[in-house]
Amino acid sequence: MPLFTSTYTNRVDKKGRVSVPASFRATLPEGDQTITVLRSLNGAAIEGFDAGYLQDISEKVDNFDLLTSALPKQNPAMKILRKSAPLNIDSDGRVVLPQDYMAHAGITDRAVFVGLGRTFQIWSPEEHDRAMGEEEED
Amino acid sequence: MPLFTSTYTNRVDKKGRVSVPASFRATLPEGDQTITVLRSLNGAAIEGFDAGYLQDISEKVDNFDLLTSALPKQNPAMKILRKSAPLNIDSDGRVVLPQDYMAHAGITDRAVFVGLGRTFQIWSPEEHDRAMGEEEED
DNA sequence: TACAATACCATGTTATTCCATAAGGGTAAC
DNA sequence: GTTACCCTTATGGAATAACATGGTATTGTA
Repeated sequence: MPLFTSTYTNRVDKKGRVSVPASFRATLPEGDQTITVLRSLNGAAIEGFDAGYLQDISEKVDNFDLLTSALPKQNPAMKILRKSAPLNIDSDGRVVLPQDYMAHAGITDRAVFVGLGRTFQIWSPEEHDRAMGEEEED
Repeated sequence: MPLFTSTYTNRVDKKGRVSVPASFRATLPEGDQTITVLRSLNGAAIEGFDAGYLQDISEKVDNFDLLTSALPKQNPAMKILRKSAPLNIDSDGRVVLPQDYMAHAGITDRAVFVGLGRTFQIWSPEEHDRAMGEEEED
């Protein structure tokens, strides 16, 4: 099962702990017990993916340009690399969401995981309803 | 037998379990013991297909664009991915339909499987009669 | 020492697996 | 041509495992 699919809502406790949906864990590469998260560049959401995907993004950065130009070029791939953080999945299948990530997405006690194939998103229920409701009722 | 064809009505128990018609199972790729279901974007039905079909859809999503574009583009492929779920076929040839999928289609204790070639649909008997009755009496 | 972060444990609920049965179709033997 | 048998299919129930979740202990750190 190589794709993140479907939508799940899980609880977030006071410490920011939340279960990664089991089917998402199953799509991670064998032996990869981490997810990488990113405060979305577009809206009140957290983007998520596996380490291999971040590797692909990093290949979009021309490191030679970076070393030789006076200022770091702010291309999108570099932005993603700067703002991404790897999260450990504990033995119970949970991660702890950093405070600033939760604040960015407006998450308090519930998190909505949205599978989008190669990547996924994490929303607060309210922001999720708003974003998805703009086009349709789910 | 490479195509989903014909129409079957099977029972759904309290847990949402239902037998996938044997002829549908036979059209799945060798060794693929899953079907992928989708809350239809058009009406009160569930769409079904094999994993390879969803893979094709996923490749229509450029996830890098998704991370960097100004607004999350809710293109059709993304809608399909987040509303899709892979279902395991157990050793008895059954799947369990998730609650929200059953609710979307108005399914309670019976499910109508309709073969449509590369894909199939799952209806409640009532909705199926209504939808088909609009054009003809079967 | 106090605090925060991490690892460990415990439990109720939900989902999955396993077993049993009945009905139907097809085949082979008579 | 008819009967007996086997195998697949659909279906119900019960045992088992997995999951999500809350809590406690332990580690590291300021």
